Amino acid sequence: MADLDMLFGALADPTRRAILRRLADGPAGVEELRAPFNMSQPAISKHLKVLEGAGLVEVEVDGPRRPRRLVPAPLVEATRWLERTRDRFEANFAALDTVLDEMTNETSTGKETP
Amino acid sequence: MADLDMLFGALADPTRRAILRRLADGPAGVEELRAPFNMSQPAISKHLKVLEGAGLVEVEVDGPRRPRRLVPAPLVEATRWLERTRDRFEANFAALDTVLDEMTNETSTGKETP
DNA sequence: CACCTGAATCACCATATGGTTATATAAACG
DNA sequence: CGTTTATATAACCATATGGTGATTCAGGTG
Repeated sequence: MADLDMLFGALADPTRRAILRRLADGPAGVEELRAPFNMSQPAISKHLKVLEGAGLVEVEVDGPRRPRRLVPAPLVEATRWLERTRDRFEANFAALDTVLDEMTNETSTGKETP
Repeated sequence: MADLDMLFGALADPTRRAILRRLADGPAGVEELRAPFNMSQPAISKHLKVLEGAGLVEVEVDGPRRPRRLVPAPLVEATRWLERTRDRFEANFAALDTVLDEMTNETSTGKETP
């Protein structure tokens, strides 16, 4: 549960989502990730820590650089939660529809309400 | 973009996710939603406001009660963002694999390194 | 060794968030 | 009309969040 807190929390910021989209195209260092934003380097480092906390990003030490790469597994987990919730809703919605249909067509078969 | 901020932000809290799961089974009033939590009524009302702000929940005035019902559309939108990002990653990953394969098998055709 | 460069860490600040209690509002009901 | 029930709203508090500038650290490179 706390996993999902960190996960969705990490995704709730536009800078972090932009960073993830960038990392989807391949690893990148902090300076490269910072380029598109009018933001200080420590701010980017903080965002990266949040993304790492959510398991969405991993560090790879390469000389003085720490390129980050995207880890897709948590994205799948988030998707699964969303789909489980929606499936549950759809199922209950379909069931409600069935009930309403039976109420509307209760005389069609003559079996439901003798 | 701000939509996704509110959306993922709304999902980043366990209480709110539990409320959504409950609402997936059908509409419910505030007192009913409060029941599972050791939390004051205003706290629940606040969470509901956040969910409404994200478009995940709608109110339906019924006498003194304001039952909430789940609105699934934003869940789909969130899912689509996650899948777009992951698809992008997978595509680039596959492309990298192809490059690596070509590097490994560069002598197989005799064309690459004469 | 001296010195860049990339990145981390520290100290700080303003605002947002998640909770509380107390109070107000609105509709049904005896 | 007064009361109960369900909910909203207000005022407040502690902590989290997102940002800043200043400093530190780690590795290449002259």
